[in-house]
Amino acid sequence: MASGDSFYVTTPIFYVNDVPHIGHAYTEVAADVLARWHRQAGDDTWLLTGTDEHGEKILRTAVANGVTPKQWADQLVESAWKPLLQTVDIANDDYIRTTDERHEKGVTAFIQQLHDDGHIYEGVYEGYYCVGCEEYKQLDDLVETEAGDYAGRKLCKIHALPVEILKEKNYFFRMSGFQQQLLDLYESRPDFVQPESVRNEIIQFVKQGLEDLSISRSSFDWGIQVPWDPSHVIYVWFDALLNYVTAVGYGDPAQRAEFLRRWPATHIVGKDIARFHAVIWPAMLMAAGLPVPKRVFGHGWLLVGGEKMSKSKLTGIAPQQITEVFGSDAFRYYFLRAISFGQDGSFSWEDLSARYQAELANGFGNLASRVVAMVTRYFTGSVPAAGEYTDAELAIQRTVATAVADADAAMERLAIHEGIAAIWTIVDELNGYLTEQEPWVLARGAADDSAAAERLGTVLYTASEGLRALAVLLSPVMPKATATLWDALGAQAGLGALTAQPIRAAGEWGQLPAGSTVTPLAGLFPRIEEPVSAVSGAA
RNA sequence: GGGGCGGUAGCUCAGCCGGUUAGAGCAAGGGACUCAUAAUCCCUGGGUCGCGGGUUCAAGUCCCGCCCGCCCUACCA
Repeated sequence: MASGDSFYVTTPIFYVNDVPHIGHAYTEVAADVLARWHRQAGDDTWLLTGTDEHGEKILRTAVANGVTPKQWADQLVESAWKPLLQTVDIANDDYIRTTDERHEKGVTAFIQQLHDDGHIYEGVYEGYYCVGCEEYKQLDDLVETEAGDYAGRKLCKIHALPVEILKEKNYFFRMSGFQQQLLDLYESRPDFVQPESVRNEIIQFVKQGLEDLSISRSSFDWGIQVPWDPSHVIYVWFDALLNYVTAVGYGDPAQRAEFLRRWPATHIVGKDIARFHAVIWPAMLMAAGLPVPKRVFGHGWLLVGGEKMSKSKLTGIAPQQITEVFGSDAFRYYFLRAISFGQDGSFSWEDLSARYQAELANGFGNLASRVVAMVTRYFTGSVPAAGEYTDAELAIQRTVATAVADADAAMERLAIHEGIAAIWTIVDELNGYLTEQEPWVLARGAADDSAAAERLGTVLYTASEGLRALAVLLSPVMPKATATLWDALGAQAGLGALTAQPIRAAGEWGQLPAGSTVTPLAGLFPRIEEPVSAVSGAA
């Protein structure tokens, strides 16, 4: 994309009643890396995340805990959700809560407009209702019995009691009318829903036929009121999806310019909720005459032991369990590098530990250590000037330039794993380059051989400049370690802040000034001595 | 039932519109080197590409059938 364009990226707003696990953190990290990449590229970047706080479940748990739903949500936001962002180092520009006044106003304006324009009508919702659960059930949640007192009737799986057929007055959104427009959208913009597998699912789903969507509830009151009928609150999904526009000013005349500047967004979501984002949401926007999202990307799930991670199966893992041992940078790197973004990925402590050791500690971290140590030892900490470049140096320069172009192209396609892999070619090439050039051998002869001395300078400048490029390129992925490296390289003095380095220009050779003062570097990624089994017990 | 995705070296995975002896990383074995976080670099081993048919000069890569796994099939976020 052209530098300076708007890049508005969102995570889902997470249901505040959930307990944050690495799946939530994975989504956050992916969106954050994309945001940091674009921000550093000079694009007009905005990262939004937040929490979804309405609905019957939250009302119930709040009541059960003797507090109001708002108090309940407040407490969870502060104790669980905002801390999650700290844990994995998210640099979000905004945090929206569906209980924010700006959101409620925007939602109210939106639904009123749809109502005024005839997209909403009053209808009757008919469903199976379990008195024990106090909620409507889908057929999947019911079981039919052959024998016994309830033979032939549908029973609630939880209570094993017959469900009733209840009818309720509801307001409906005429979603069925948008079926063809949606199909046209998927057809004309093949990258609207990604990846391909999710797109196929969505298209198939829509082709089966869309029904109108019930968008109000009257059996409880924790939600945003339907403006023309206060006895109803707006269905949570309809409410929640609108966060993406209300956060950037939809519905507030004073924020009109801001809205036009940001929208439309790139939505990063788990594939399980891709349908809400790729079907219901664009239909809502079409009805309101607003542009549909730029993209909806449904990423895969994290599998633990081959199964979807779940709390009930005790495979749920809290992000802190990982960051406490390996740090937030390693968390970010691992999940985005080891898993093809868009596919399901297997998580294991063994794999995490192995990659940390091989790629971060021995690969990148050790490369930084050896270069800094040699500049310190052979040039008393002052980055030497390069002499004449040979083919070996030119090859490194090409590697860096190619890596930048490839990584940027990959990030643009949301292929984050490929982007990181492209950057990593620099780590691998530099380690090989050093082994081949043997600067430690050149150093022995440098005292009485000016050619060797110049050559040593060229080699170490090349390595240092390569590290400079790595710091810039990896800053979105590993903000902390790269900041440490930036300091160690003494790059700040000549180049300014790391996050101010234009990322698409990171491949231009020769940016690190000779004479920059290198300072000793403690290991970027210290070896983890703790045996893997000790931490795996926590899973 | 209908539909989607996947089943490739011990492990995790690449293999785009079919085309030379099927690749990478890790793990394993051997060697080199010592600046570095006992690290780095080089070499090697190892695969009936789920199974069975078919199309083709040529199939992991297209078609059909089958087996296995995960998922979707709307109002739980």
